[in-house]
Amino acid sequence: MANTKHSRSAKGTASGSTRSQIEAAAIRLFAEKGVTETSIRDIGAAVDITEGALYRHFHSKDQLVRLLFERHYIAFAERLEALAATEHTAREKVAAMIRGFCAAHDEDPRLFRFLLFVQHGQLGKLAPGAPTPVDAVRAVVDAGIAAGEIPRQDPDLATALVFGVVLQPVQFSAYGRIAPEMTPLSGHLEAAAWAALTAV
Amino acid sequence: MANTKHSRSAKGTASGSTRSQIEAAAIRLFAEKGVTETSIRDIGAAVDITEGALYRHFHSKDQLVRLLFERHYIAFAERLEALAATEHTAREKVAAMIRGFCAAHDEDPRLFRFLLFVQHGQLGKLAPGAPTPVDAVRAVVDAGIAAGEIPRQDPDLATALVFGVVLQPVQFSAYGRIAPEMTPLSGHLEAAAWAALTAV
Amino acid sequence: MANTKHSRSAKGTASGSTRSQIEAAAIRLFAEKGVTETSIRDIGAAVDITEGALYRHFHSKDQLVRLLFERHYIAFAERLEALAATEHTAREKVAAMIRGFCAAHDEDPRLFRFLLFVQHGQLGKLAPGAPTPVDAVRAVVDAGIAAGEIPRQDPDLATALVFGVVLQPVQFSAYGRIAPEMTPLSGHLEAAAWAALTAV
Amino acid sequence: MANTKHSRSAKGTASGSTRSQIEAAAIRLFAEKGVTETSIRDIGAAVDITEGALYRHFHSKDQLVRLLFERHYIAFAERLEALAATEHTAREKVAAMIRGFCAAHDEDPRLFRFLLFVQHGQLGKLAPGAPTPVDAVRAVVDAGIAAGEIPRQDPDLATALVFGVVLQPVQFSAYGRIAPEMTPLSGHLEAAAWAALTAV
DNA sequence: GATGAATGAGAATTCATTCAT
DNA sequence: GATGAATGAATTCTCATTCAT
Repeated sequence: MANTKHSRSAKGTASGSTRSQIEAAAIRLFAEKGVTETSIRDIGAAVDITEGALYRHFHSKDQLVRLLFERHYIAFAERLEALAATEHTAREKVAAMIRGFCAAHDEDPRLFRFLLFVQHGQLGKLAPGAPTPVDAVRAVVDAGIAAGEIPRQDPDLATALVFGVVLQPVQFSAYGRIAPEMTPLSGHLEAAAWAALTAV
Repeated sequence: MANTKHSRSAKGTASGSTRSQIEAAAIRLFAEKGVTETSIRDIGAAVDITEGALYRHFHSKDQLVRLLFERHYIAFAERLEALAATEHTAREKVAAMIRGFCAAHDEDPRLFRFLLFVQHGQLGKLAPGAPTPVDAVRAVVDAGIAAGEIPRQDPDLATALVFGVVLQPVQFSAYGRIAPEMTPLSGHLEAAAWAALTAV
Repeated sequence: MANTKHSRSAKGTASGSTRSQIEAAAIRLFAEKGVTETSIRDIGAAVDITEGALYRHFHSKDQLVRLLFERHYIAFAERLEALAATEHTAREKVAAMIRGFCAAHDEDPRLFRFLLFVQHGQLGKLAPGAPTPVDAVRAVVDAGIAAGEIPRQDPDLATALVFGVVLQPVQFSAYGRIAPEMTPLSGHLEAAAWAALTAV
Repeated sequence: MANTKHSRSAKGTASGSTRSQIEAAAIRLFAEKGVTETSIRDIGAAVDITEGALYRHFHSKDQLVRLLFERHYIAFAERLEALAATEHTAREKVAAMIRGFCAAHDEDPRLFRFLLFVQHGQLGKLAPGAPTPVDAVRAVVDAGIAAGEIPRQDPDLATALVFGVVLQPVQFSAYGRIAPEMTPLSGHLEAAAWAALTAV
């Protein structure tokens, strides 16, 4: 009953099921090295199981990537939608979403970067109707323009501006050019995003 | 009349030296699929030569990547510096640089994406003193803050805002969410960037 | 009855673990063709596994070579030392070692040739303090000179003479110029070696 | 008409025809690294010509190896025969040949090692009647036994003893274990070889 | 659930050789 | 005679995946 051959507690923090350990390790490695650069073996090693054992939990590497991406991407989209629903003006909705971006980043920077930067070619594979963070922001922009709170402009471009204002600082923080936490910047980013949106 | 062994005209556009064809194909493929996802064989096939022949022109895949990145990255940085030098106020300098970003993108969108999105891994390998686009923008921001034209703020974060405003629309255009050309948007982006910079 | 995918009995003698079969095949091929001339694929084919499977057992070709060389080279050196320790006079020690050379050769001529002829390139990679056959013989020569049993001379040259007397016949046997077994010659070689050592 | 692009004087000592430079470089590289480990390109680089140009002088790498080996191997055999012919007793003949080995080594150690150590698999390809150094020594041994100067024994083994006494010190010198020159040792080696031959 | 050996398809790279210029 | 680009096969090594135990 004691530890067999490979103690599990060496690397993994022994927390959670093997499956969730695998998912956490995969996200971390995907974010750090990229999907292609991470091998099934790398993931197994991080959780102290062999490659073969991984296939007990996932059909393929591709399925693992898709699964992780979809689940968290959609969850993040819904989180943004919920945050926007809390507020009433476009300005407040945008601000709430930006705070949501910052919070999500600070809670799990690796997951955040996996979802928003890592080239996984999974975007095109999302179910057609699934909500995305881009949709969430765009819906707020659309409504804001319709309500006259935001000047008339290409809503997709406006959405890009909001994303740019929030995502580029994340990149800079990943490269160590600015501090690692986004939340302290959220006030500044809210103002910058709103200014960009209304600068036409 | 048919293709003979050495005819190069099948796929390659028969334009330029083999070497420059290789470089163009490599940039295109790197931008489209990523560096790791592009094999030497892929590049060779795009130029209609065998893998081995590539090594007549480049010592290794790594050298090819580094070469392409460094050459164009530094050239782009210098181009931005030169554009900024044309103007006198911070606002005009920022505007000129944004126009430069848009023009560079429209001239060769694949190269632009290779430099700005795909190859972050190469950033650390640049010669220490080499100028970068980030430096170019930051220098303008620094001067603008010193001159009181831009409100006092973290210059790195300010630089990130400018990059975000211009880079995220490029991402959206690559995904087909907005029109492929950046230049028509440059006026809008100039205004948005300046608004973001002065929103504190 | 026919070969199934995983049957190992076709070429390999089905004896021992895959790992030891690989080692045996590698030594045989290295001795017959040389290390560079033996490909990983050759070794795999001799054991009826694919190239990739070899890497489950060895990290690299280089590691395989080094491993085989070190293990057996040091073991042979220790064997010679032990044989010398059995005897009391220099003459008897030399004779015992030469018998050891002959016995080792006859037990596994391929291993013997791999160690003594093929892998000189590995000599420099041995751990600094590791015992070698050369050291073993030289120690006996040193002691013999010190004890006055062997005439004063360059001990390294004297060591070379012993090696030459025993190794060159091995070469000749490999080329079919003399009989394949060394043991029947050991008496003759003992006398010749001692004569060479004392001929100054 | 002056030096074009690649000056020839950089590495090659500009001595002799291109062809003889190639041969010298090939022998050197073969002796230093081995035949398989030396590429056509290596040889070309050593003489400052391109790979293609080499094929103007030799049909193939194999032919180059064969050519170099045969020519010098036979020449060395004839040299040994001539030396033996100078003397009248077996003892003097053996001594003269050993002096010949030492002289040949010291004149061109690389050539010597290429002929006598490097794995080139060329021995079997020699024309059947061609004289070899082994034949030269064996002939002297045969005659010596017939004349009663050397005790009755296997002449091939006796030949091996002579080779061993002279070749092993060359190996040791190549590894830096003894001084690089053989000629100073020839007296010692003569005595050792004769002692080994007559030790039965 | 997990192990560990194995497969088979690439990947990057090297190399002998050829050939148009 | 020489260049330099090209071929095509071979080499070492990696990797996603499978499967008997």
